[in-house]
Amino acid sequence: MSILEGLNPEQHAAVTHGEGPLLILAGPGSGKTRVIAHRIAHLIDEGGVAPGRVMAVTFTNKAARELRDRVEALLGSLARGITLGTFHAVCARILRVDGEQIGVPHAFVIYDDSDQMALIKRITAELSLDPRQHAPRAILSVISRAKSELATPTAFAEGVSSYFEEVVARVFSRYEALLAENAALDFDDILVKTVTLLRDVEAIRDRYQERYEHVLVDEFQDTNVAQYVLARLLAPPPAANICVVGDPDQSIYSWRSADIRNILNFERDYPKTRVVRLEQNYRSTQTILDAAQRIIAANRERKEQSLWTEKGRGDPIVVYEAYNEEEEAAFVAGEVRRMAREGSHLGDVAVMYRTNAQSRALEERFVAERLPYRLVGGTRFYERREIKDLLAYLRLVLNPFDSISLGRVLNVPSRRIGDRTQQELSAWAQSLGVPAYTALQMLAGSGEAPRDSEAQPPRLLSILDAPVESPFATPAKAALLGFLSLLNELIAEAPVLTVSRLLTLVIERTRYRDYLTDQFPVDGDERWENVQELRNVAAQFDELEPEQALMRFIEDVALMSDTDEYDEKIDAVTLITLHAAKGLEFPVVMIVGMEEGLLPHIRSFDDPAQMEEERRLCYVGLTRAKDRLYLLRAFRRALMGQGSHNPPSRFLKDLPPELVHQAQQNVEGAYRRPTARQRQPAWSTAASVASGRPSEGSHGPQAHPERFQSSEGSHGPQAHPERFPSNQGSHVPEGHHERVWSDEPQPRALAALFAAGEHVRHARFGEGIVVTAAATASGADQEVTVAFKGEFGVKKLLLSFAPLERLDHH
DNA sequence: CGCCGTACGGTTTTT
DNA sequence: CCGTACGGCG
Repeated sequence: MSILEGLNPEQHAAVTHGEGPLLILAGPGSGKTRVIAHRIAHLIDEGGVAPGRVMAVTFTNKAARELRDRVEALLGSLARGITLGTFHAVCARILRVDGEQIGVPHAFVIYDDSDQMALIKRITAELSLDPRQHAPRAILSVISRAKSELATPTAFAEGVSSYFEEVVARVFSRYEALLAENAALDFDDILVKTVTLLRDVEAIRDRYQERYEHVLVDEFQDTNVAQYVLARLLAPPPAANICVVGDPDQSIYSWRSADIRNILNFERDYPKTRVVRLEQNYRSTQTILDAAQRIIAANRERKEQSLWTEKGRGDPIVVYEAYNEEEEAAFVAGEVRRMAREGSHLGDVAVMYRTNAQSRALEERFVAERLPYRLVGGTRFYERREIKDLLAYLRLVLNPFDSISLGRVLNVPSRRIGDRTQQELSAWAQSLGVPAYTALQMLAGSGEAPRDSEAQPPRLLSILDAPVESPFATPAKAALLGFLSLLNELIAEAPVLTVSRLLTLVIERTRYRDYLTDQFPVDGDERWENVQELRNVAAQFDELEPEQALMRFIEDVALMSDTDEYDEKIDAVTLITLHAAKGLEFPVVMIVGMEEGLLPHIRSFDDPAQMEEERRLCYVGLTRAKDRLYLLRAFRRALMGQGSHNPPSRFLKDLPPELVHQAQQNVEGAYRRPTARQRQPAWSTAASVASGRPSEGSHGPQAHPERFQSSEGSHGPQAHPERFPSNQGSHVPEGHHERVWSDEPQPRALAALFAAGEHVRHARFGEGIVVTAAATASGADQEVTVAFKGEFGVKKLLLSFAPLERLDHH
């Protein structure tokens, strides 16, 4: 097959552009992955470029696999020589080879989000910061952004402009020191250290610049500063062969420090850039495209882009207003069933949502109906407790200085090393200025050191031989030494074991299976299955030499989200967040939760830039659909246990009516009332006459005939008494009857609105003054910021939650 | 001092 | 609803 066959003129230009910088502005569904693949193939096949001299960087591992598959289809095994992967994967590989030149430990471990949080929490405790005032999550986010912009703690400290940033600067500096002590890199480090390496070590920079004749970057709108600097180091301006592909309208990762300015700066940094626009859409119907463009057109910060298709109008967009999230899920399931009956595959359908929590209602319905589904994201395999525990043991074998992993498994399974002893250990280690592992060795004294010189555990200092005063009581000391000798045994055995054998050894020595059965009587078996699955994954590395294998296994696990990993062969409906759906396409897309507060998310309300990003996110969702698009919203929705009512999304209002079909309830999706176990509204006693449990098949459209005459506002608590029969037949545990549930915002919230300047009293926080008071999206509640006297300071409170009363003020 | 139960507070998106 | 914080018990 010819590489240039079947390309349209725009695509042809992008594929055949030879030397020099190239910017491809690729609209959704414009065949951009195909263009990149063909461009690579063309360079190699026609331009005589050696595969080893091409680097292609993608955003996800999945995209990397897809690209490799496409290139392989064009070039065969030649494609194997190409350097192809995510920025993080490519950089990690570079650091393993050359990182030691700038002091990166060869056996570094990678800290993920939860490891970072653990580190930050340890530091805030060390500095005795109040987590209420200085939320670890907020601190980490500032640090991460600073790092992605290549700031050092010193540089950051010089630029602080608030007390909070001052605090962050102190944490930042300690954070970096601890990462170094633990021989760990966080996600940002993987990029930052590679930048440092290429920037500071000329010989290495020259080597990589020479090696990579062509650099390609996909999803360029979502790169951060470090990534762009890295790309420039590999392909220096003004004339290098760099090809970046992106779409500013699909930039949805600014919260992860993606910097949309990169795409704007590109033409400035590479003045000879050739710009190619791919505007023909091969994916969606004209109707879907029109709707998407109408939504994105409302953004002010954007360049005009006009998409077109030859695909024809297709079906109208189906808009459906469900009563609540359960009925929303029921409608989804009903439509899926109907389509399946009409010959569609379940795999053709994706259900998309803004937040992971929204998958719950869908899953429950799918399980109840025995509809196969595939949940992308959610609690990821590698985030499961049992998996993290065992990986922590393996990480310790590779790098015992990793004190986060050490802290994780020091008492798992229980060795009777409690909080007190653990705190004592880290304080003691800190006072000695050594990692926890070294402190343990010192505790053991020189007699503990293994005889086998080849398998000697790493040592930092020669102080080990000196006698030490430790703060531990005898039982605590014995327990700690027990752990140390276990760890040293694992370290000693590791060099001659495959990864899967090592894992087995860990499981045996820790009696991990017994631990699971004892501690998790309900789901212990399921957890054990996960452990076995982990062993299967580990076995894939058994061919390699042991140290390499262990390193690669742990690294792959850290850099691979299993969003990338799902099995596409099973015919199942895909449940996925809008973010994770980027780059994918489906014949049928159903977006649920088209509501103010959800999409756009409430956190974007006070920032126009963030609001524009929500709009782009919505645009990304719409443009995933090839043939049919459903937009759903629920009239009521339980969010975090509280009932709430969200108005329809502003994005729905942007849709031209002629593109939309307002759906009525489908028969299959007929709403079944909540089961007795579910929450019971406050007025249920008044409605307890309602019929009992719906028998199978008794459901139907008649269940609530009067709904939705008007979509807004008129529904009081009594509007649907029949759908909330009493919890007849259910068992309400003693003591629970006092609890009043309501699906409505509390009336008292409406009765007691506050205004700025008023004096108030909170049951716990005492007296204070209202700083700001703003209605929430629903209008039925208020978010009040109060400055309290005394140690509590400024707090944001939701009126419907907070026991807040007005004080008379003179 | 460690473990287990209950209360409480926070709540987006992920390489 | 879920994970963390705290308090009582062994």
